Amino acid sequence: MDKEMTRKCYELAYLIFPDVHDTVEDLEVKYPVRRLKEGACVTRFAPSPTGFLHTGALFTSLVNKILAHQTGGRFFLRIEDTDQKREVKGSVKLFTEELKAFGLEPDEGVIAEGKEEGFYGPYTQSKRADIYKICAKHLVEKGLAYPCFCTPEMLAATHDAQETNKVVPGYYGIYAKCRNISIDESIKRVKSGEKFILRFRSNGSHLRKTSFTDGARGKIEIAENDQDVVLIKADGLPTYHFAHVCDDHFMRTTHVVRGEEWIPSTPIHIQLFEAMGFETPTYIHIPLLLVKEGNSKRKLSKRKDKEAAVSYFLKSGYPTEAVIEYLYTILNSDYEIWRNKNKEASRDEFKFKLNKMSSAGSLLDIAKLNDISREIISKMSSKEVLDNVIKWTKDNDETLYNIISSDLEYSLKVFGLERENVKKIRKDIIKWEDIKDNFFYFFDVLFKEDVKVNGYSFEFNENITKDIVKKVLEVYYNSYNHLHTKDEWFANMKEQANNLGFCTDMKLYKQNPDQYIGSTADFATIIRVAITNRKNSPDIYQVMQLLGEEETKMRFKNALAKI
RNA sequence: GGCCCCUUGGUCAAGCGGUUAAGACGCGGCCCUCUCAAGGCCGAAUCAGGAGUUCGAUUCUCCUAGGGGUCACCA
Repeated sequence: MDKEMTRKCYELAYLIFPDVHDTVEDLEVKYPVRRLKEGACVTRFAPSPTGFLHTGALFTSLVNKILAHQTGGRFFLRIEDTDQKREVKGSVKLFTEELKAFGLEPDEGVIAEGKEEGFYGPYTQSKRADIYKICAKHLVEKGLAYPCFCTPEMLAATHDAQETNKVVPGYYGIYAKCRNISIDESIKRVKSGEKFILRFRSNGSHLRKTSFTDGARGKIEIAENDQDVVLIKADGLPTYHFAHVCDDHFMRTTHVVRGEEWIPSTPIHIQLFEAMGFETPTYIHIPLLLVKEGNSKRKLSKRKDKEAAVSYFLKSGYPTEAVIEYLYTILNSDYEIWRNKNKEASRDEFKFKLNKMSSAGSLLDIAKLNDISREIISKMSSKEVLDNVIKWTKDNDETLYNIISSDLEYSLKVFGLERENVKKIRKDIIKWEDIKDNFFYFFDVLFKEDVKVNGYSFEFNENITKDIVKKVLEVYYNSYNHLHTKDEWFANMKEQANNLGFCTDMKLYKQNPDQYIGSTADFATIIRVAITNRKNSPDIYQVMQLLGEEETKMRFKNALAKI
């Protein structure tokens, strides 16, 4: 650019931004490079406040946080609210609370609704208009940005024409009408008050290739950007592309971890960084979380998949620990191997490696999550289970909460069943949502309700008729002694079973099932149904001991009355 | 459609020029057992296809196919 041209660019920049006096250099001083140890990564999670936290976003946050923390860096949260039309109130509160629930709270940035921490703020884009203006002005001065007077209608018409003519759509080259307006005319039109937006003057060509080294995938070669993308919209706020460049530079982000859907726009970002004279951060594009649909996979969809929202896992009562553990298994391909060798170790001891990150999208495998969750809950103490149940029911099932919290001592015993000091710990709770179905019969109110709604499930094979059921219950009830030890109890049950013609030797029974009414197992099941109204339950002796003599006997009586 | 990314069992995946191609979830069977949940043992199941390079390709290269993503004054 010659001197005259430079002067005119400055004039245009001044016209567009008459109130902007600070310069990019001032910002460099205000937001200095962070003093961190060599190799420390500064990362961020930058969601748009559109109402709910996506499970994929949780995954992204996880990678960001691990990367920062394993290198002694910083992880911050920035809210990208430059699209005011899409903004949903309450999002920030939800995001920060949900991130916290999963242990992914940021070190810096937006830490709660209306609350920010850190020296590189504001961390909410709508509050950073001044910064974007300074940067935009800088580009206008250098002739790298220009006002575009095209209306949305004109752009749409161009777009349609391009599609019918089968040329690459967009605002570039000869289609970029305002790019070629002389600077004198631009100045004149701006002066006259004509409406405009600000566009980038790209020097790229889609015929040329550019490349960048992705932190996880290695070299990615892609056509240069030749689109004169919008920098500042009609509402005065920047587009994502421009905000990303300004923010991540002045927040001193070193590593941008984002979903792979961003790969195609990376050339724009690189060009913008270069135009601004900023150092480009390292980009790390992580795989998408997919879901199976028919025979193919697709991106988790907010509308179709309940698992797409992080809140689903919280509402179902998955321990957040389990969700994170699951995410680790798809995050780093050798995590499971490490975990199997280090069963008790903290996840923080696992050495996360970018190059061990899978590049292919992963199917969200609920069965696997369930298994992990079940395992984690099985390792909890009775007290931990009770605390979790109390916490979850309080938020999600008030009736259950009231029942369980009315006698905490008893509830503690209920959740401690086959849990502590036993050889084999029960593994039948996957998520807190399950506890009502699994434990209802320990609570009289719930048990009665179940019987009332569903009736007793005294249906067996044709050998075991209603009369036999009745007989079994009568005989057993008369012989029942609550003071029996487990062995005595079992001996008695076998004796009663034998007296009524049930086979007490499973091997014998299996050889000739027709010679008996049933087996001890069948006998026990009848008792089990009377006590729990379920054909399956934990050790029935322990259940009866927990219920107490009075309640146990009452249940036999009630069952007998209802057959 | 252009461009980009991806491709080992149903799923997550180990592998990084020579392996009987790990492991986990899920599934099936057997054992244990008062039922279930577990637990133990066993089993079925994978290198998308085709060319090359090589003595030898799951591994390297290219092509094809399939899947996904992206092409806004949305992020």
